[in-house]
Amino acid sequence: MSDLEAEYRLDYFEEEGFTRRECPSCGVYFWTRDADRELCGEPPCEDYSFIDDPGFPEAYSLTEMREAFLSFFEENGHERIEPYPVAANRWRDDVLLTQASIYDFQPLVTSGETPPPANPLTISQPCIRMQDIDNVGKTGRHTMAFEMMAHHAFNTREDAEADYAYEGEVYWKDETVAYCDAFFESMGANIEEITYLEDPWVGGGNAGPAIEVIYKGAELATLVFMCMEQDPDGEYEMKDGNTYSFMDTYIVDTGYGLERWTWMSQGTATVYEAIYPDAIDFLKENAGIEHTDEERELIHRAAKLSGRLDIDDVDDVEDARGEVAEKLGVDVDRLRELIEPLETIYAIADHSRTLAYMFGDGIVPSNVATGYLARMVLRRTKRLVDDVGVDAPLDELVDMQAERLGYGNRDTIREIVRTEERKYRKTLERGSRKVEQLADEYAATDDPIPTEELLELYDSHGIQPDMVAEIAAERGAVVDVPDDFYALVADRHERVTDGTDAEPDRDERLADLPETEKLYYDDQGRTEFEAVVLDVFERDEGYDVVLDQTMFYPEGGGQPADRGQLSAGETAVEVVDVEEVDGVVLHHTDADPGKGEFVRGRVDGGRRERLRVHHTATHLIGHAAREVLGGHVRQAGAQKGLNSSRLDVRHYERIAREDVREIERVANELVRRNVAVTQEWPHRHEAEAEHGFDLYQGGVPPGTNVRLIHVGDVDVQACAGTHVDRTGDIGSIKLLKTEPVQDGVERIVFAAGDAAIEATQRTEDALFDAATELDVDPLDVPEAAERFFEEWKARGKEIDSLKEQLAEARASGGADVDEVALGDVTAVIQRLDGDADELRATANAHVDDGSVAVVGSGANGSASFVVGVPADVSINAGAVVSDLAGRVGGGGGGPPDFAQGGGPDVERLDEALAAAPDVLRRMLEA
RNA sequence: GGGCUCAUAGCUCAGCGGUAGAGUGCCUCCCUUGCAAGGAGGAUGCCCUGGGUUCGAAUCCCAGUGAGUCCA
Repeated sequence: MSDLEAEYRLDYFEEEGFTRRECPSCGVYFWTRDADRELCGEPPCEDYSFIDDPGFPEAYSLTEMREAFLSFFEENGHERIEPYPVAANRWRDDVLLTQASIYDFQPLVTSGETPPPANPLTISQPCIRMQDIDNVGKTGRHTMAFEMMAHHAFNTREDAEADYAYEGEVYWKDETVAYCDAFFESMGANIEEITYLEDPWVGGGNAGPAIEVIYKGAELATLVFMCMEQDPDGEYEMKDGNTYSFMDTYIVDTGYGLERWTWMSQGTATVYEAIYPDAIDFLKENAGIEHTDEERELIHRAAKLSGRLDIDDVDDVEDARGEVAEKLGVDVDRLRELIEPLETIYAIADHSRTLAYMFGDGIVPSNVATGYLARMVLRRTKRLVDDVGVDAPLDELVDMQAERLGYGNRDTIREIVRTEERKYRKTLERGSRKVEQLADEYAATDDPIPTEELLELYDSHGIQPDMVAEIAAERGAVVDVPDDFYALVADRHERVTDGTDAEPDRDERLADLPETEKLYYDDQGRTEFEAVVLDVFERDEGYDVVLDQTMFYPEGGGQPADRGQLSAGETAVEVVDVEEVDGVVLHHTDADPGKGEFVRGRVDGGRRERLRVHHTATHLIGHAAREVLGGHVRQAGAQKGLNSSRLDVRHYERIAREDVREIERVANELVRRNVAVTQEWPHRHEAEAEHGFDLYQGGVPPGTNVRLIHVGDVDVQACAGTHVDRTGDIGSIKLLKTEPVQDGVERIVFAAGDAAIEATQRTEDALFDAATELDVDPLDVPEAAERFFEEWKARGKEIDSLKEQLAEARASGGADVDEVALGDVTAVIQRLDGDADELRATANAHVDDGSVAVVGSGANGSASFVVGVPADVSINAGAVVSDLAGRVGGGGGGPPDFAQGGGPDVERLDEALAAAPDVLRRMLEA
């Protein structure tokens, strides 16, 4: 196996007089201008040396630093690119959040399928890394939200065989390192102090040599040279244990942490004080945190020390605090008391910024994907705010950050935060009640609350174990939270196994066929065309026919495939399905039209028309929903049909009835305006620059050009479906219902065109039928229904009370009553064929008179008994019923004073009743 | 996308095969007239919907609907 040492021997290092050394402390190889340097410079080998002694002559704010970086690279031939959303799952499905600038260009650009927006380019990309969430605020340097400043260059090997969307080399390693040096110099840094550490990079199936750039103890940049891909036969084994080989594209991927650079320029004790001083001042004041000069001095010295410690997980933080206290010569508890509130405030500032990024980018809280992450961050922030006693509402804290970041949808962001906060409060209230109950239960028994209960509370009700412990303590119950609590939670989910669906094999047969020419985009209303059969493949059922050109629309974008016929001369074959594979359209037919034949195709026009109408209507409803509900509304899925279609949209609460009406109104308004629906195929970068990422409601398509569908000047989307020419062709749109698909996603079901009329007729038919049944005017149905329902309930009550009266009347001497003396008491044996309520009421009436009651009924096709026993009589009613019911082939039971039972043999009911006196006597004697 | 939990009086919940309950709120009366007052009486339920098991289902099983929650 080769290693990558040679990859780091740059001409630039040679020319600039660098030397390569091995750090005696950690063993890493690094390059430096300072021939006397021993150590690599990175903690823990060396400490931070910029705290209270900034690394650059001038102090920069975040904004100033971002501008300094971007304009430096702009001046050096890079094009400045606007940042991408933080929700990376909007253009890729392998990750949820943008964690680095290179994420913007994966996978389509890095693979060479799609050209980069500029080459070379520079960008400052907002990123969110949830991995560090527990450290935020505590270490002085971790943030969950950050901006990665970067410059990228996309290169293709000269000898590459395949075609790529970019060609040749822009620049590679030497220039990248030279730029880095030059940028440091432009900031006024002493470049003698910089060290370049060899640190190969691996990630996401790619790998390459990489360099960490260390200045005054801080890692300020990482220069990654992505040039290898995972390959079982590769000759390089990387640190993940896999082997890699070089690929045709090679990409400069750099990352300069905006926050780190800003911090370096200011030399404050923690990064937080450098990047959002205003938010921290506000929070401190709001939480009422004040310090004496002596305390301030102590905190500053502690922060300096803890910033230098190597702490990468929370367990270490407590150890580190002890260490710091010792060095400062203060009591660790005093230190904790001083520092913890500050740590909380730092975390709140960072989390608020994270939330502003998330909601600003249109993420809606939910129980899945990015929405779930947003919910977790919000809840955590809420807890921190409550812990430290900040009484500013959460939506205001997030809004402060949103304002600073310049988002235009601040009102929606606030509304989302408020809604989500309200939901969380309800969860907490629900949880508290549950825990209080549980705590009381276990406080009485002196047993600790079992771990199983804790797991249940957390897993099913979202209640953190520390909250359980807190409430339990107030109520005098004991809780032991196991150290491996969260591992136990994970175990509960362990059983879940899913078979990973295998990638379907690529169809080799299609490799030599040309892409099918798609006529359906030329005239979306045409249904007839002529074509040549290029090839026919047999399949399990029927055939796949490939034509040189087609009018048939294949399944895609939630639009079902066209149907129709292909005819050659006298013979015609039915097209039952159509799909597209690698640009080749396969017509699934019931018979073989013959390879090489000249065919006439006819698309089922009625079907096509309905699909076109529904597809354009989908765009209108998406637009109307955005207008009515807010700009965050985004498509989460769609399916067109012939009779109705559905559009799933992201929204943070149930869609109110009045909003449904308003969406319907706005959509139909557009229909009435009869605006033109047009298509165009611009270069994707032009399209993105003009319309932004909201173009891709249904996913990001590959390729250099994208097809855009414009509805007048109100809506534009990248879309491959077939549409009507003018909105008026839709006729009308009827929203049928909305339903929640999952938290944060609402499904809007609607019908358009003829289907809208039909749907309305169906609803009307139902109403008219109901009206006929109630014998009222259709418009009076709700009122009549309510009246009937009320009346029905009143009658139920009246019947109950009449049954009581009837029972009393019967008990006081009706027919079919046998009285039997049982020693001191009388037993009443009675048959009355009524329902269970009547039997019970009658039995009760007898018992009230002081008699034992045995009441039987043969109504409703089965025999049933009720036995009642006055309190002072020692007969077990349950046992009596059990005996009697056995005689009719059934069973029964109940408490000793009142029991019920029965069986299927009605004809033996009288026989059983006749035996009742004997049974009672036996019971009395027993 | 998967797992789990829940659905009973206006509200909060108990009941978990055998006559639907408590607290609170509501109505009436009494006692007091001060600050979630005390006493007596009363009304209020398609026990989420549909199917199944059973002599009998609020209760057990299945499906649906709605709410909540954890994980990727």
